[in-house]
Amino acid sequence: MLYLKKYFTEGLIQFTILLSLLGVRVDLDTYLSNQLPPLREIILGPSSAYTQTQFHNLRNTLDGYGIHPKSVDLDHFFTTRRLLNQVRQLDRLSVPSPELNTWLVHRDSETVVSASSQSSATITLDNGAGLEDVDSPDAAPAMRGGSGEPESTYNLNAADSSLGAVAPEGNQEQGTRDGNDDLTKEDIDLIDILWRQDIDLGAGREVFNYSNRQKESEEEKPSPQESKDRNKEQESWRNGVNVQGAQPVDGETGESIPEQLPALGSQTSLSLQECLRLLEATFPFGEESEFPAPVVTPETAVTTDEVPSTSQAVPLAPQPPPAEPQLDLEQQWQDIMAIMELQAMEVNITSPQTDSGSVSGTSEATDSNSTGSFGLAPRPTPVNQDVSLHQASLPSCSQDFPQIFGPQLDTVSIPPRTPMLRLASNNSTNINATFGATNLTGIFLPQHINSSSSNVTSTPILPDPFSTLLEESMLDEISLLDLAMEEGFSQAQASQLEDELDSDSGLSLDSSHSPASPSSSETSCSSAASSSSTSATFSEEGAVGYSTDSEVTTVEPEEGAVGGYQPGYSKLCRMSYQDPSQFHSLPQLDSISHNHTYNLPLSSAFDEHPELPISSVKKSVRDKSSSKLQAAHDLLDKHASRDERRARSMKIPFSNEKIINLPVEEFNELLAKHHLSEPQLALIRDIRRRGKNKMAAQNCRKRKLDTIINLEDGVQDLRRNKARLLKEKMEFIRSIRQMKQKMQSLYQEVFTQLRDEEGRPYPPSEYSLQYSADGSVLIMPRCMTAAEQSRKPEKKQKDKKKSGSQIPGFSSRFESSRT
DNA sequence: CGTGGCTGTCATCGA
DNA sequence: TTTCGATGACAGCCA
Repeated sequence: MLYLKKYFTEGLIQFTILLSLLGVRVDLDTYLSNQLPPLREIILGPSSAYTQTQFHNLRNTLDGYGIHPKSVDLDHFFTTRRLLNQVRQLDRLSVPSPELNTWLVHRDSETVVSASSQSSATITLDNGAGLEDVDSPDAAPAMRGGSGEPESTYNLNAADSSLGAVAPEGNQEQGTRDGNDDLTKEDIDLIDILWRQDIDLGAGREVFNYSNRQKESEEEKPSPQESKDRNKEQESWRNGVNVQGAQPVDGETGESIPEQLPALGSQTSLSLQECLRLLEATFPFGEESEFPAPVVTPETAVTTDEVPSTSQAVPLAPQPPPAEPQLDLEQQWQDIMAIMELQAMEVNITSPQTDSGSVSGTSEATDSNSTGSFGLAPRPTPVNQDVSLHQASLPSCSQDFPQIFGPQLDTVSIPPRTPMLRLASNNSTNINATFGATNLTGIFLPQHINSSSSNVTSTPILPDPFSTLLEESMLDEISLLDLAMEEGFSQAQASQLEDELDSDSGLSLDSSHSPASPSSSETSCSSAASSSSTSATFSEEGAVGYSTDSEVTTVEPEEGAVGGYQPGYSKLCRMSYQDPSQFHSLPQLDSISHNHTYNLPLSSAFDEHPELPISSVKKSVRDKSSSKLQAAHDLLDKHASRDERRARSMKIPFSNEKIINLPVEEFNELLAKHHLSEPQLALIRDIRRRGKNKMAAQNCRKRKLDTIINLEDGVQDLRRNKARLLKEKMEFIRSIRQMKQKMQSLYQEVFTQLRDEEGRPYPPSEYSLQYSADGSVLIMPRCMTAAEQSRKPEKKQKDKKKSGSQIPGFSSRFESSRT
């Protein structure tokens, strides 16, 4: 058994890695391409794509209604197909759990209302996520019908998105199960229409392959109009068939949920071998983990739900006493909270600041206390849309989502500051949500419980078959994974969050930046601007400074200086590259905000030598400020630099500019030419030294400023990068969570459909699916699992801790069941 | 009148 | 050794 466990664990790790890889790709898309597509995919995309594909598949398989919608064969067929699709979908990143959808459907009456109302925020998430797909707005109304707000979409979308992969399957499921009863001709017609639309769009049959389809949908987005229409149709279809639950009450599918369980139980659809095969196919790595049965969740939700949904209550066959589930949920929730504590700590820290985040967090806590199921719900967040959590969670989801996604979008388009903050909040919320979901036993445990309840149909209190594995493999590994991820997160993200928070507070670099950054940027800009203005003035000054005298001397020097001067000028230009005129000509440079005023003194030199290319530009500048210059000159005369005055007093025959800017050789020649006294020579040397040093000082200061600005920019870039990476991380986590959910559901489903020789279902409490070393799947009695567990006391304890002794967590539950 | 920013200047270091 | 640039430190000016 240990070996088996190890095997599973490794498999899980591989699976996780695979998911991560997949997720990475998606993120890249998101960020590289508009950022929207990926998110959209995650949230809405998959579902739509799946749905279509499903339709096509359905149609193809049905081949013109070859099978009667209500025929048992059809049901079986759909089930099988669905499972296969699910297995196939495993490769895909976005794999929302389909079953969840079904459950959601049930909640319609209750959940829908709350969801729609609450979900408005949630919807925002979708849209906010920047996933403002054409779908979302349409979908929302279509789905909810009630809340016209695009935001409201989330519930459905969330379900879809989260269940994205599921959606199609879910549809199928419904088609198969409910479809038997509910798949009316209308639906089929609708499907047909959709299918034709696809064809019209140029999609071949092959396109209808799920994978192909999905890709296509992702890559080539149909014209908004078409997509909208299609989406609408799909949505409507979903509402009718799949999501009936979403809609308050779908006349057709109203009962879908309840039916499901019975259907599963009744149908012997898949033989044990088939199931095993499916499982194997699904998890080739052989890793197996327990998958709490998410499907059952609705019941718990129902029990917890304040408003009893008739549809819910009715449909579920053997429901465990409501009280128990609640307790379990509460405990589980608490446990989850405890487990997540570390993770949450990091994230939560930030959450408080975030509006919704804080709210959600608090609400969660309170919720958990007051209502177990509700407590769970909040955590689940977007992905968790899982059934059980749904109703309760919807509100929370709505809250969380908006923040998460809306902000992200904002970040994209919004200026760094606000966006950043938002991101932080988002991230925090996301993290919470994500981790909550991920770590969350919330996902597993609740579902598990729910599943148990639902499974109860066959077996009252279900210790999950894989509870052991779940606990150890899934839970552990997942949690570990999450923890690991969070570690990264904790460091990077936490720091980010802190930073962001700080930024909010204005303490962080950014803060310095934000408060100061504007200033810095402004300074830069101003410097640039000022440089221009300054340049004008400065040039005057510069000219004045060194040429005021030169006004007199200027003319003289010009003649002699020209020859040697140019090189000097060019040299200076090269070195200082501070010609303001150039900057004027290059507006983009302004943005760079380099202060090039420092060398302005050179400008005076240029004035002397119009032939220089720059001189022309200068001239223009000068013309503009000619009057100014004139005044400036006057002032300059008055305020002529000390050196100039000294030079004048000493009757130095050439301008200070020459003295300063001439190359050494020419300068020496110049000195040689004129027979100057020692004091004059000394003064000239001092003037040259000071002048050079002055320019050097200017350059130095300019460099300092540039360096500071660059550093600030770098910090900003890094921050943006960090935010992006965090966002990506969140996406990955979400994807992983979805995959987990899917795995759970698959496991649950397979197990549910297993029958012994006598056609009786295997009670999950007594049996669990185990993977053997050779890759085969076995149904193991619980006791064996327990024995195996006993071998790993440490893990067990750990699990216990996580799940909570009281909570009907896997381990605890199993133990109880065993005992 | 105090303060902060800008500028010029000096001293120094290193190439 | 000289030259030159860079830079820290200081002081003056100005808004």
